[in-house]
Amino acid sequence: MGRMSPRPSVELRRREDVLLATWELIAEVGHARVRMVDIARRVGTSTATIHYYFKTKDDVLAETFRFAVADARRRSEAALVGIDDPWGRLTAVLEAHLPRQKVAKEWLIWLELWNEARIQPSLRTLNARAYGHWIDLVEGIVRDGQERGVFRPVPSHDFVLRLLTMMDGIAIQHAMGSRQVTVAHARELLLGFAREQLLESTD
Amino acid sequence: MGRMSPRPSVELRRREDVLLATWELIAEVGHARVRMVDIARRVGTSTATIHYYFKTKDDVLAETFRFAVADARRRSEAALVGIDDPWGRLTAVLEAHLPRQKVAKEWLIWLELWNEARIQPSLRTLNARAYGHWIDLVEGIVRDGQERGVFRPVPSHDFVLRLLTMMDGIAIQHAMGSRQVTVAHARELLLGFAREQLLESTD
DNA sequence: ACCATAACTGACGCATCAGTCAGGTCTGAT
DNA sequence: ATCAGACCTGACTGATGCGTCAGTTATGGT
Repeated sequence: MGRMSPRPSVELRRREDVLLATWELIAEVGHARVRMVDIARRVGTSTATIHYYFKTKDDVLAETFRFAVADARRRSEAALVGIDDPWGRLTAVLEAHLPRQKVAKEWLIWLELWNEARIQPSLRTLNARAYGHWIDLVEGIVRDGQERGVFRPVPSHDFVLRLLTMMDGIAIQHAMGSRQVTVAHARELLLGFAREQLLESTD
Repeated sequence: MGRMSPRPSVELRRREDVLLATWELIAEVGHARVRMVDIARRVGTSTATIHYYFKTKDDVLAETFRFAVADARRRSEAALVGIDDPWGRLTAVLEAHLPRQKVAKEWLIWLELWNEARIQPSLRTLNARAYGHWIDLVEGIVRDGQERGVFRPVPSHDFVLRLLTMMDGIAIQHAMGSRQVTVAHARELLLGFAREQLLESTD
C-alpha cells in the first residue's frame, strides 16, 4: 500500500535524504558505528521516522550500499559522454573514480562494503555484480581500442584485472592517509601503467 | 607489577591463546561482531578472565592486530631463509603471502585492519609501519636484483607500489569469493607482472 | 603448614540502541 | 467542514554485551 499513492514525491525525497545521510555517516565513522539516532539527527527528524520508511537498520545500510553502487555507475557513464577515442575514454573513466572530493568518501564506502559483503550474502552479490560491471566496462574500452589498432594487443582481461585491482589497492593506502600515495601519485601509477601496456611501442 | 613475576609462562600462554582465538574470530565474523563471550568460550574460560589479562575489548582487538602483523613479518623472513638469487627471493616472499590456508584468513584480518585503522589512529600507525616495512622488504629485493644485473632497471619504488597494491586488490576480490580470482590466477597475475617488468627483455 | 599472591570466576550493574506503539498533525480530495 | 490516510514523533521496551567486584581456588616459596 501507500507505495503507489498519488503523491510519492515526499516518500522518495525522504528516502533519498536518509540514504544520503547514511552514505556520509558510513564514510565518516564506518557502518558499524552508524546509529539510527545519528541518521535521524542528520536528516533532522526522529528515529521513528526512519523506521517509518525503512523496516530495519540493516535495510538502511544495504540500500545505502546499493545507492552508492548506482551512483558510481552513473559517474562512469557521465564521464564517457561525448568522448570517442579509446585513450580518452579510458583516462576519463579512471579519472572519474580517482579519490578527489566526493569520490574520496566513496572509496571509504567501498572499504566498508567489502568488509560487510564478506559476511552478508546479499551484499556479496551486490559487490560481485558491481565489480563485474566495472570490469566489463573498462575491458570494453580496451578491446575497442585494440580493434581500432590504437592499443597494443595485450591480453585485455588480465590487463584490466591488474589495472583495477591496482586501483583498489591504491585506494586502500590512500584511505589509510598514506602520504606516499597522493591523488597525483595514484593517477600517475595507474595511467602510467595503462600507458606502458597499451600505448608504448615494444621497440 | 606481576608482569615481571618469576613465572611469566602462564600469563604469556594465556594471552597468546586469547589473541589466537580472537584472530580466528575476527577472520570468521569480522572484528565488529566479535564478543568477549565468544573469545572466552573459544579459549574455554569466562569473560572475566579475559578482562584479567586485558583491560578492555579494544585492547584485545588492537593487540590481535599487532600479533597478526608480527606473524606476517615472521613469515616473510622465514620464506627468504637460504634463498640467494633475486627472482627466487621475490617469488618466495610473494608466494608466502598468497591466500592459501592459514594465510587466507590473514587476508581477512588485513581487510578488517584497514577498516578500523581508518578510524583509530593507533591502528593507523600500526598499518603504516607494517606496510612501509613490507614495501621496503620487496623493494630491497628488487634493487638488489637490479644491482646484480639480473632485473631490468625499472623504477623500483613505483614497480613495487604497483605490485603490492595489485596484490591487495586481488586479495579483496578473492575475499569476496570471486570465482574469477582463484589462487592460481592471483599468482599468475602477480608473478606474470613481475616477470614482464623485471625479466623479459625489451627486445 | 602457612601465607602471599597469582589465577580465575559467577553474578550483576549499567549503558547503549534498535525497534514498537499509541497517538498526534498535516494535506488534499469531496 | 469533514474525512481518509499519509506523515511524523515522544516515550517506552527489551535485548545485548562490556566491564566490575567480591569472593574462591591454585601455586610456589619459606
